[in-house]
Amino acid sequence: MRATLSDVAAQAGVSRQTVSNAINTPRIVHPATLERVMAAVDALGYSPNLHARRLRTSSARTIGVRLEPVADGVHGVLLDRFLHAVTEQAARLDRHVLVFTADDADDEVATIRSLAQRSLADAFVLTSTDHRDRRVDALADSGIPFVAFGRPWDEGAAPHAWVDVDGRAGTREATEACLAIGDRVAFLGWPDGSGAGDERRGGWRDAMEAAGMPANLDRAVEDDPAEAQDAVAELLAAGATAIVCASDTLALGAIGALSRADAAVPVVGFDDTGVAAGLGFSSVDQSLGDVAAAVLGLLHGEPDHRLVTPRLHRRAHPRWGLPAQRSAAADGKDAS
Amino acid sequence: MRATLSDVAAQAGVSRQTVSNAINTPRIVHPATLERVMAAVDALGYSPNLHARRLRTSSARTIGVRLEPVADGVHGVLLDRFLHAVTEQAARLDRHVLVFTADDADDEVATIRSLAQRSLADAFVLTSTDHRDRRVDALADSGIPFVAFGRPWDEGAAPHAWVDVDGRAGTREATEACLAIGDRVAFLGWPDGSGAGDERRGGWRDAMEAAGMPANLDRAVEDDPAEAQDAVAELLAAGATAIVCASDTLALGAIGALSRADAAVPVVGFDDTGVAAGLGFSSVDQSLGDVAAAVLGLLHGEPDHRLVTPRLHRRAHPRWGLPAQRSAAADGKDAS
DNA sequence: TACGGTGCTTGGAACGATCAAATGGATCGA
DNA sequence: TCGATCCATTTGATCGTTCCAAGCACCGTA
Repeated sequence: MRATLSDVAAQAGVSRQTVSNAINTPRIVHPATLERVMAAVDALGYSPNLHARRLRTSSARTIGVRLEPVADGVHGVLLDRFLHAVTEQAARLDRHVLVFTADDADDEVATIRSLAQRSLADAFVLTSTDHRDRRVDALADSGIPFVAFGRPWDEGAAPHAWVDVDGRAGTREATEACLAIGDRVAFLGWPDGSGAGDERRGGWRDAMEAAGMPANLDRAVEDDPAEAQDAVAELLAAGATAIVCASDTLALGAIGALSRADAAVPVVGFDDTGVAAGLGFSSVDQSLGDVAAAVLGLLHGEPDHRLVTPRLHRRAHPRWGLPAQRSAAADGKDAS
Repeated sequence: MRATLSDVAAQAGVSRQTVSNAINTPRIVHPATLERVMAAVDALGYSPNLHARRLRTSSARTIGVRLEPVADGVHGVLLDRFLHAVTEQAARLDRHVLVFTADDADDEVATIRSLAQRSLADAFVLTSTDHRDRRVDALADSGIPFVAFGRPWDEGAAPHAWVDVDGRAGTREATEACLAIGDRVAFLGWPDGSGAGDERRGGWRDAMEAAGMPANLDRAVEDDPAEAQDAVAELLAAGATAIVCASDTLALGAIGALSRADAAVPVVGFDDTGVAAGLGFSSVDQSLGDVAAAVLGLLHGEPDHRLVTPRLHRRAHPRWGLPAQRSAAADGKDAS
């Protein structure tokens, strides 16, 4: 049987409560006693019974995260990595992670309410927040602690904690890296209206203007490799010598267009998924570890926010013949 | 405040224990009383305090699942989908899912032991089991309930519950579908020695031999699109008119080779990941929902096993010009 | 000497459920 | 009529922790 507080207390010759204090509020117990108690804890291999603690305190020190239905693979991988990072950070803070599924936003809110009320989880992470996200208001009203991964795209939203990746900075770095070696950098993104997409386009535009280059090679398509392929063919015809994309999915299509045209043009994706690793093109890495750490940091404080700067993962692949890419990698950080 | 057992008992005019029985062992309470109790439960919106229950019973009705580090994206997506399916099935059985990370197999075993001993989770799912998997023996020795996703590839392993996908049946179906329309079906797989890879190659060989075709167009490369591309170029040169692959990653490379060669040859992948959806090639779907259901079914029974038959997800994509693919889709299920 | 304060420790109660044993009736055969 | 058996329900104890109010030394000050 596992040792209990009383066992440790007996071993150390003190009361239960003193052991409890030694563990939870060490500063209020006498140093000598503390040492004796800790010795007993080690000797018995004691670790507190979390169920008992949770019953008493009605808090679970557990974070609830919804597993989204994996629609397209690329997005899925991203959230998977995020979940991994959150779980790792949570363990570091002696917290657990409970996952759940939900059919839609309303169902998610209902499930979160249920989990929170039964204190199976006492804080939540919202992913894929979008324009006028009703989950945000619902949870804020209920007073349930949460952090959104994704900035509030409209001003009307209730003030809340959020963390987001600075997509603008990401594409800016990617564009600057291309500018440092090539000249005519094109952007392949999504149609206007998606907050994240507009930000990413903005980063490219910023970098082009800062370099005094015309930001005129620009196409917008749905997040689909086939559409991307056509668009890139046009961009190449228009004289593009480097392609910065809003996602790895688009980059995948771009690579396809290049291989058809036998062109050696650097392509940079976004998200740094397995596709980028597999095909060996550079991609902007969202540094989800940093995001997760920021999320955990905000979970139990005031409504606040963090903007995490992504990093360009420069990659040279011998096969796909992207000399520009290779030299960028060799250059190190002199781009910018 | 939330209603407790005593509240319900008072409302229904019975004792705590009777309410407890009504909820946990309804058959031993008098029908009339049961009805009265349930009415009270509804009226008060009662739901049991799980922490109290867990403290008393020291069981959590929770399944522990390790989040693997996402090395390559394709594999990652697969486990993500599996986790989603497990969580969904678990909810159906009124169970929760706790996730955790671990650095390696030993760390995983240690973490599982810790979670099990503190009864934070009382059953576990092992993923990516491989040859001579030490986790299996360690957990079997400790008497910790678990189900492996992946069959035991060696005979020496301790008897345990497992579920696996019948990869052989999957590539067999894929090959038969290609045979029904093309003639010379090639296989692109992994080097000998990986159990799953050998099975998948076996399915192709089975189908070829059953059709009286020579099974001689066969290449083995690492799971890398670039290598796959070269191999497929050779296969095409050798007269292949259809390519069945052991993974979507390989299929991705195959598609690349086709687009270079401008060949309209059906390619079939394995895992049905986002890449397959994005590029529009057919792929064998592991039906992870079925796998998850099987896993949950085995979690609390005797050591047993299930082999889930995957299904070919036939897909016709207008862009990639794969007429064979398209007609296969139209044929429906006449490809045996 | 008495008194209030501070630092550390203590025992009892409570969190909300289940377990184990006891109770009170009804039914039935001897 | 009595005891045995069964059914439905109740009572008291318990799981292992934290909360709470009180206890006890010891100190400096009046």
